[in-house]
Amino acid sequence: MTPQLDARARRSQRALLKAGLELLNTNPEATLSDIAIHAGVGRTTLYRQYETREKLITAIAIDCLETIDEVTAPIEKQAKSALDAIRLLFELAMPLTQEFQFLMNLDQLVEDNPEIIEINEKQKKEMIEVIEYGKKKGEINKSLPTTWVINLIEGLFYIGWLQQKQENFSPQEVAKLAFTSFSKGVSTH
Amino acid sequence: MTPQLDARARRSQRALLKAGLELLNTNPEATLSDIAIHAGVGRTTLYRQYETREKLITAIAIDCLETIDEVTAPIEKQAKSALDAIRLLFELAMPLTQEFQFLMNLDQLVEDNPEIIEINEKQKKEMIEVIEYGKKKGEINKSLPTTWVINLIEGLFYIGWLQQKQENFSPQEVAKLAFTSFSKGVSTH
DNA sequence: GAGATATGGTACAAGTGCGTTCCGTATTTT
DNA sequence: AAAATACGGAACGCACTTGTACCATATCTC
Repeated sequence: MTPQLDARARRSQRALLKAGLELLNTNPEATLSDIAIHAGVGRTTLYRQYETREKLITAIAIDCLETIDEVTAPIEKQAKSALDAIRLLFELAMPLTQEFQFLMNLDQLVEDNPEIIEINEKQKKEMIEVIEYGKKKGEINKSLPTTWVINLIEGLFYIGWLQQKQENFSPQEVAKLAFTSFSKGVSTH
Repeated sequence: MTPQLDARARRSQRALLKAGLELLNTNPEATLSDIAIHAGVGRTTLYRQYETREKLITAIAIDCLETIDEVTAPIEKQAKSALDAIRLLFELAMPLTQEFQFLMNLDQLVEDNPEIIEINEKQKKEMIEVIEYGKKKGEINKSLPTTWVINLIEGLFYIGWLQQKQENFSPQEVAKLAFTSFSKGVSTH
């Protein structure tokens, strides 16, 4: 598929994707120069690998989506129910706060990109299936719109990121809290 | 207190604050020129009212905080319990999605500002009191960290904004969903 | 209505980021 | 070891944004 890349070029790409993810998350106006320095490569090398700022950002976004895909792949086989799948999702993907944050702010960094939209919608469809399966099985409240439940899940990753950043909670602790809040809310029962 | 402002200057300021809120939300890199045009005033007028980009952004943030304060003021008197206060908070403040979004992304627009931090912490302290009162009264699950509950509330405003934007839900519908999810979660009970 | 003041427009200076080109050097590939 | 290729660095042109200065005009205050 992808024509074998020179080892140096591969290293540069990895370093640039990582540096871009980190820097653009903390400062969306980070310069390509900043990113190159942070990646430990020359500015011209950045331009050789990614022709424009936009292409770099798109590449980072796609890399994030792939990472999330890889990490969540085992869910399908392991999950014993719809709720269990969501519990596993929180548990496995909560460490990927950087990736979620980047995707969350993506529309402020670059115009919509068809490739990214496609991958996003594929992931969303999988979520819809899980939620509606859960509704059918009586696990999830049918009076809640499926779109709301999906946004709730996405939002709980944002909340989890806040909690990790502000209070130094571990991804595991946060995943537990997120699943509790998701399934049972905060009331005493 | 504030020395009476010329009627024209007042109009300009209002228009600039509103335009800045709208534009910077959709594009954090919006130009001062863009904002002036969108506000229907000259660029020089913007600079007369707000010396620098940073001061404009700070002024917008403070205006947002004041708006939220005004809208949520009645809660203290009306609320019959801690959970009821949070229900009212969602109901009254959910229409203020623009203001919340702006404050959420504020740290990406400008360095931390002492005045804003002060107001923010005051509002947070009030929230903490409500949550801990709710815990004491047995309304809220004591095993959940108060910081988590507060982040959950903030996050539900973000989720509510997503739902309004993506699915054209009304603030009222969203407020109901947010409170249900907050208090009871999504499980069938 | 007269004076004060805010406004819009233009022009200007300084700074910054983007993207390109060129060249000598270092590292892979074969 | 030789050929291929990716690298870093420096320099350049370009476009754009910020912030300032000036001036004639419109609007407000009293």
